[in-house]
Amino acid sequence: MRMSDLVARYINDILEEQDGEAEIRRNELATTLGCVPSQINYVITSRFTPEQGYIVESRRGGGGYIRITRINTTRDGAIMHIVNSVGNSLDKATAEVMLNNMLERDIIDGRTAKLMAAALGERAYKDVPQQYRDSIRATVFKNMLLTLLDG
Amino acid sequence: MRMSDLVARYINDILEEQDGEAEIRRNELATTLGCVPSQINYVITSRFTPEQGYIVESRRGGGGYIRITRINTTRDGAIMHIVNSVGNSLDKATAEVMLNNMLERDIIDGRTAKLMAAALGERAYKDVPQQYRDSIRATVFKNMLLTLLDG
DNA sequence: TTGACCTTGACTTTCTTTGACCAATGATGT
DNA sequence: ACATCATTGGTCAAAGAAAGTCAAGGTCAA
Repeated sequence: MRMSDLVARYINDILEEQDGEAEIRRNELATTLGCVPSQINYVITSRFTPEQGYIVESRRGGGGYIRITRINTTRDGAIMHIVNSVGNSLDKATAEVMLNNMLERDIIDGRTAKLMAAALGERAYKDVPQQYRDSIRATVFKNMLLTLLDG
Repeated sequence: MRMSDLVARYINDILEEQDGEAEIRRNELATTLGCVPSQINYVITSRFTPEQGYIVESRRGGGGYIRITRINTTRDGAIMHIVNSVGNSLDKATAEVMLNNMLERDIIDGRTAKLMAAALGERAYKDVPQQYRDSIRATVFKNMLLTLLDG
């Protein structure tokens, strides 16, 4: 196992435990894991970059720290916004517009869009009386959206 | 026996043992089999191509590796088999067993399983009379499964 | 004999590890 | 306030550890 993987895993564990925020002390962590301090910087600059969805802040001197924050909030926030915008009823056309919009905004990928469309399409409800369809659709849609959080 | 055949056989043995996934270290394998490292690349590019149903990933540097994964050609077949095994009615418990089974067999990933479960769970149909639920579930399930083909 | 396939090794690229030196911050004594 | 020092973290370049590429030459069967 690579040293860099160990460090990354350690940080990820903290992020997981602490709800997306990890504060470490560089020298202490280096000692704990048995590596040189600059290894920590290497791991951070190679695996916890803004492109990968992290914000890193730090401070030197006594009581110094490195804080790594995961920023998936945009996606999750967008999803929650959509969930809340769906009421008790959702027709197929609206559902498709929403899926396309999410695809456009990179909230979901093409495969997921197709899968969701299949669960919402008119054909899926052919044996159900009309009056129930839009209501089921709304519920199914919201339930599926919720599984996309945190991913 | 040609060197390239030895290498290919070695990789195939691992693929067989490890359920379609072989991770090797190029230099190590070259030493073990007594050939130059680039021989491994030759064998991989000539016999483990995407056209022949393999995915190859690798990483350089310390702790590097080459991972060869056999594409599950029977996946589509397995999915169709499941589609055909679902009748006009599907209860939640059975649906969950099937999802777990597919997850186990790597036909779907965890994220997809969750998404599908959300579209099939009891909660999704709370506003629908009991008599329709298992029927909708069966249809939705089958429609979703069909979107998984080819990918 | 020739064309397709195989073997080899020199050179390149990518990723990781390490350590020497630098910079910022807080604490302390004057 | 100010200078000084201890305590952190930051930077960078060199060395190390893999894997990738490519071209030149070898082998072998049709």
